This record gives sequence, structure tokens and C-alpha cells, in this order.
Amino acid sequence: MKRATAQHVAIEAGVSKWTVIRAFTPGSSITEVSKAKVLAAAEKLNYRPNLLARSLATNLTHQVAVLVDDFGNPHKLPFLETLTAALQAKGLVAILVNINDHYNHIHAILNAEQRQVDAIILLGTAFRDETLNDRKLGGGSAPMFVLARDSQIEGVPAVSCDTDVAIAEIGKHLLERGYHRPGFMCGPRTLSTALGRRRNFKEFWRRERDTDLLEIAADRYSVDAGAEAARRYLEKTPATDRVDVLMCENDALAFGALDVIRSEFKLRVPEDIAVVGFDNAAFAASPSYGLTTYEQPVSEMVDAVIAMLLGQREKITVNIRGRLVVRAST
Amino acid sequence: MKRATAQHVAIEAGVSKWTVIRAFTPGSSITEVSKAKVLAAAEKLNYRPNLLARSLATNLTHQVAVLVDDFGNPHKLPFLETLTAALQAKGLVAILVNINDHYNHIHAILNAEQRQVDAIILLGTAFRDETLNDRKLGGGSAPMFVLARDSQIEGVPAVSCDTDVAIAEIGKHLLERGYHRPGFMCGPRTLSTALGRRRNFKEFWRRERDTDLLEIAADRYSVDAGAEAARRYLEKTPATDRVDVLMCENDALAFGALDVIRSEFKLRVPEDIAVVGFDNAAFAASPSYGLTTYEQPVSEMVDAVIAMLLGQREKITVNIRGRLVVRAST
DNA sequence: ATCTCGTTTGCTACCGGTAGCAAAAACTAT
DNA sequence: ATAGTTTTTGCTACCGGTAGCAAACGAGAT
Repeated sequence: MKRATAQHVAIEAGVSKWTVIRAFTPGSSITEVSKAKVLAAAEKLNYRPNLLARSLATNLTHQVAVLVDDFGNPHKLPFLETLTAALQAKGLVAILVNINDHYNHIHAILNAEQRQVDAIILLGTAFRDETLNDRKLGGGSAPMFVLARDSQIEGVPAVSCDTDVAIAEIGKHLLERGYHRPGFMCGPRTLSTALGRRRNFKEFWRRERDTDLLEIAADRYSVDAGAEAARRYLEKTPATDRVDVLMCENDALAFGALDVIRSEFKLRVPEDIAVVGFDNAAFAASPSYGLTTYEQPVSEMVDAVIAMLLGQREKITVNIRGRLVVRAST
Repeated sequence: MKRATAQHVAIEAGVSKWTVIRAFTPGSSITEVSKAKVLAAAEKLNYRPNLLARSLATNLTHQVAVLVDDFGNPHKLPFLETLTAALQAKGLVAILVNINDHYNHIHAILNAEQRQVDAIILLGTAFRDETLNDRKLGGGSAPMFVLARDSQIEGVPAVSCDTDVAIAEIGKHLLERGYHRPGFMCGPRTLSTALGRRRNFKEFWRRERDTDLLEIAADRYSVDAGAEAARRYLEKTPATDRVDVLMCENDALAFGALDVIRSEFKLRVPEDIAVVGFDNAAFAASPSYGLTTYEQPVSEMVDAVIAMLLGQREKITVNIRGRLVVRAST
């Protein structure tokens, strides 16, 4: 059975199709009588306005593309949950785009724009800033936002956790606990993502203790990559030379590191090596991990991007303060 | 700068807009010369066809709504990853819909249909079958599919892991290990979702050992709910009366149960209580959990739904065989 | 040079809505 | 009852493509 259109309902109700449309357009001028007639006819024919046609005419799809390249990070799931819920509350809907080897950022952005999305959100994706300056993207029409990651890109505001404050809090906590040989596990070195947290942490130790920061790079931002990097480090470094606290750029890396430290090398956490993460992913609270970490203010961050893309807030980069969560790993 | 349309390119290239369209329609009749002219003009104006307009005319959006109500289950993430990647490989895109207290299935389905999606996939959502028989959904136009869950719904094929085989394999393994006081932790009792695995497991013990199955119901399918349910059970049951193996309907529940069993009640796994999950979520492999579980054939399942929705495969319920993964928890 | 035949191009009508103007209807005031 | 005002309804044009027919074109045969 073919779907009913406004025209069909119009005939059924004995009015013009524009009157039908008005019955479905809040705040438009229509008598109660006509509206009731139309609604009855619509109900009977199971009519619902075609949002595609509406979008074509209004130039608004109420669709937002959400680009994710980092499904290995379990914290993406609560982020997606919060984001989709908040979008839906505003009548928007998320197109989830998986950035991977077969489908890169350029591809994704161009396709999203062809679909006329109202905005594009880069959800913590590990692209290089240069990527977005690609000529092919010239005249891109959909406003872009970077969520949960820094961005130096001209005209692309970022909403993320305030790294300065976060690192200061974490550092203070670690000093109080008496750690003095710090290490930092970051993601792929080539990415500017890493910069903020790593640079801050490095400067913190230089300033406070005139200490150098040992840096360990993981291949990706995932549990496996974190395990792999930790393994490489522990294998090649004799016990006496090791760091006494390892800060990981995110919880995913920290989980992997913890697994290897405890299970493969039989080291005690935090006595032999303390570990700190970043995100406060669900499993960080599990007694199996008990990870000290820094909670990203997910809801506030999501609300901020959405306010921006709705034009209810100035489109500029903001950093929102998170919260240190101390657990057994330090 | 307003986005260029076929008309603009036509003027630039000195042809009609239909010739422009043909240059972008593979297999249509156009000379190399015209095509080159059009492509050059298009390049210059940064033209890309408007997929919205195309969808309106062709009645195909290449969009699939994916409904998820279960973000508390970490295994949803790899599922989403696989699903989005597979859809994108076929030129489709996923609209991720978050089903929650403010946005129920009916809502989601109606909205998806208004957006003219090509299909709706219910990704392991815990709806009641009756929901989908709601009159409001009468004449629904988008084909629906249930993924990673059973479905008894008329006309809605399900693609899931073969429960019969899975439970038989798990049961056999548990018998070999000598367990004889089985328990089963399921999700909300009111949902038929639970039925398959629970019923099978129950029948298995009845048949093989003439043993009754102890059943524990969790409120939701999440780590927290699993922890909560395990806590309630262990608190009220003296050590001597407890089950010696607890099968959980999915890994999320099992993680919660493991945390409580080990950390709160200081019991040994598997010596005091063995635990089995279902899904083979990423953390099941972590040495912190070491969970024996049953791996769902995610890729095969995803491929099967996609083949169905593309019409390349008969639209009937299929069960695909998974794989038992034995780890330290049994 | 003329006639085919097949290819290429342009055209009308349409997908299902929206915007905003103009005509019609209903209401108010005199 | 009539004129003036406001509300409601219908209309044309349009959003940017697609479908499929008809005209124009070009090459080969006569």
C-alpha cells in the first residue's frame, strides 16, 4: 500500500492540500473545524508528513552527522548515548558515521554534506587538523564541531574538557601521593590530539619538580594498544628504572596498561606503578580496575555543542571543567 | 555562499541541467566531451548532487534507522562498529536512534518512517513484541529487522546467534567441569528476549541432570544491574546453598556479577562460583575478568541482515552459530 | 544528397512538501 | 444593510533532483 500524501488526505477531508499541511504546522492559521476534519482524514489514511520533502523545501534536515573513528574506546558508548539523547530531545537525529580505513574523514564529510545534514560533529576522532583544510572541502556548507578533543582548525569550534585544570588537579594529586618518576602514555604521536594533555603534563613536572617526563606512544586509542605499549615498555625497562606513576591519555589505554602491569608482570598497583586514566569510563569504577581518572563532563559538553549548532550559543571553542576521581590505582 | 545545483553547473558548462545530471549518473547516455565539460564546471563550482532531492524522487534514502535501547551494554559498541562499517560499504548510512524513557519504540519507528528510511534495524532492543503490533504502526512502510535478539513478530525477521547450539555447547562444557548447581541471571522478566537462552538452559539441566535452575532477574541488561542482582542473591543466600555456576544472559550482567562475587564477597571464581557470560564482549578477554562466554558471530549476523534488507537474501529469521570461548571463570 | 538508425540532448511532468500572495469568508462596527 | 477589518483558504512558484518521451544530431548506407 502506497503511503498517503497531503493530497490524498485533502481529497478525503474535502479541503485543499494546503489546509492539510496547515493542520500539521503548529501555529498556522486554520479553524478548529477544518483541523479536526483533516486530522480525522489523516488518521484514517495513516498520513504523516514526509520529512524528506519538507527538508528539501526548508533546507533543514534535522540530521546531524556524528563521525567516530575510535570504536576501540569503550567510553565512546556513553558519549553516543548522551549525544543521541540530547539531539533527539531537540528534534534532531544522529547519523552515525564510522571512519575507518575504507571510509576516511573527507569521504564522510562530503557524503554528509550531500545528505544536507544540519551539522557535523567530530566525536573525538583522531584526524590530523590538516585533513580538514583539504581543498575538496572548500565551501563546505554544514557547520562542523569537534567534541571531546582539541581543535586548532580555523572556524571549527571545539568543546572539550578543560585540560589545563584537569592536568593541574591530577598533578597535584600525584605530588601529594609522593610520586616522582612520571610517565605518560599517549596515542599516535603524529596527532595533535595528544598535544594538550601530554604537553600540560610534561610542563607540570618540569615546573613543579624539574623532572623529565617519560613518554610512551601507543598505536591507537584502544585497550589493546595500551596493553601493547605497556608491554613493550616494561619488557625493555629494568624494574629499577621504571616510572612510579603512569598517566594514560585516556581510560582505554589505562585499562590495557593495567591488565599488563598486573597480570603479565605481576606488579602491584599502585605500590609498584600507579596508573591514572582520563574519561572516567564505566569500567574505571569496577573493582577489577579501580582506576583513578578524570571525569569528562559529558552532559555539559554535549549540551554545549548542541546549543552551538542550534545557534543558541556563540560558536567558539570552550573548555569545560571536569572532576578528578581518585580510586585505588594511585 | 549558496550551494551549487545542477542548474548552475549547466549554465557554467553551456548545457542543459539534464546533461549535468547524466554526467553524475553512472551508465547514462552522454558523450565523453559533454561529460568532461560538465565535470570541469562541477569541479569549479564545487557541485555535488543533492541526495535529499534524489531521495525524494527515487523514494530511496539509503538510510537505515538503527534502534538501540541498551547503551549500558558495552558490547553494543563493537556491534555498532561492525554494522555501520558494513552499511557504509553498501552505500547506506545508519541513523542511530536512542530508545529511552523519553523516546520509545513507537516514537522512533514513526519518526524513522517519516524520514523515509529504507529499513529499520532493532539492535538487540528490549521491547515487548506486542509493542510492534501497535495500531499506530499500521501500514508501516519501512521493512524491519531484529538483530541480535529473538523475535516472534509476524513479518519481522530476526538474525541472531543460534541459542540451541550455544546453550548445548555451554552446558556440555559445564557438565565436563563438574558443575551441578546451576543458576541463571536474566534481564527483566517481563521481556520475551530472555526466553530463548533461559528456557534452553533450564531444559538442558532438567534433561541432563534432572536439576532445577535457580533464576535471578536483573532490572536491565547492564553491568550495574548485574552487580545489583548478584549482590541481592549472595546476601540472602548462605554459602552452602549457593549455585556453583552462574550463567548470565549476557556479558554485561556477568561483569557486574563477577565484580560483586570477587570484590564484595571475596569469593573465588571459579572455585566458589563459576561464571559464564554471553557475547564475548571485549573486556571478557581481559585478565581482570577472564570470562568464559559465547561469542556471537557479529560480522556474519550483520552481513545477514544487510543482505536481507538489500533484498539479496530471503527475509526470514536465521540463527547463526557462534563459538564457545573458555576462560578462567569456569 | 538523401534516408536510416542509433545516440545524445532537451523537455515536460513529477516526487511531497514550503513560502507567501491573493481571493474568499467570517466577523465587527456603523 | 454596508463598509471595513481580520481570519481562513486556495493558489502559484519553488526546493533539486528523476523518469521517460520527443526532438535533434551524427554516422553509415544508398
